[in-house]
Amino acid sequence: METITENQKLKVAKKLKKMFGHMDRRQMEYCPIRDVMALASDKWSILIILYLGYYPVMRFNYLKKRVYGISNKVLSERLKHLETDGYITRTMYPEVPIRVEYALTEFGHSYLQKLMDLTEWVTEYSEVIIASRQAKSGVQTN
Amino acid sequence: METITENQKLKVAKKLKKMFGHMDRRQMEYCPIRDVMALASDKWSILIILYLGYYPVMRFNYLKKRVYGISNKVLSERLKHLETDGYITRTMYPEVPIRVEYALTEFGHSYLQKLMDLTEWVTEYSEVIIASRQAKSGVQTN
DNA sequence: CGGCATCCGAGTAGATACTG
DNA sequence: CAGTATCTACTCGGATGCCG
Repeated sequence: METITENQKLKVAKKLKKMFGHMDRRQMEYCPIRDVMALASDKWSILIILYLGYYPVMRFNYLKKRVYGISNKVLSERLKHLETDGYITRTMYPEVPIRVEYALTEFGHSYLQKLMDLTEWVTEYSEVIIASRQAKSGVQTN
Repeated sequence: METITENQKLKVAKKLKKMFGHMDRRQMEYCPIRDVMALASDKWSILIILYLGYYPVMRFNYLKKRVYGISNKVLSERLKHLETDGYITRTMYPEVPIRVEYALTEFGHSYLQKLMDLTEWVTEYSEVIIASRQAKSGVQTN
């Protein structure tokens, strides 16, 4: 758990400045990261993507079994979103019992890697979070 | 936009395997990344953290002005959550017009860096997403 | 098998008014 | 100034049933 130098902080601030102009106005209203994160970082999408990273192709009911607790509706919604945004492909085989397979696109794999980075970071720091929560030990609405 | 080799994909799958055991059962039900992302990756929290990365300390109404469109209630909620989980500190100065200052913790800065990484990735790929959306050009509920 | 349509309940966001 | 209280509105998730 390395500490962060003032220098690094300044670097980040500089990057932010570059990214969002002078950041004052409501330019931040459209924020690409917000856009993307909001769409692919909900709890179900993350699991779906992680699973597809492990099992290269998965069918609807497979996913449903694995992604424990998800409903048909939500699974179908998420898959559609993820497909729309290019994270996954959907291949339909018009056989008699129809078969549909989902798989990550290159883009999806790329996202998965970022997700893995985050996962590692989270794993490293999760005790910090847990500890912090317990320290405040208030009623955690979440 | 470098492509991803089969090797890299395998590496990711291996990491996943390590992370989640054999991944079959419902062990995935508790997923640290999911836990953290869900709490700190909503649209408001992201903005708050980005702003605090740029302005080292901010007061409530400053934040409210900057984080365009957020309501008192939600801002207060988010700040409380972020504080509970250790992303930010809250310092109160019991002066006559009371003053409260928010700032990132070391942990918060660390998260911000990850967020920046993601931002860069998103920026790099955002055209891909937009293009993909338009290609499907269906009614985008989101 | 792989969904979509429908309905319902719970939680969340937003606006406004008010307080220490 | 920095929130809390309250109320409403709306979205979202879950369950069920149906269809190609």
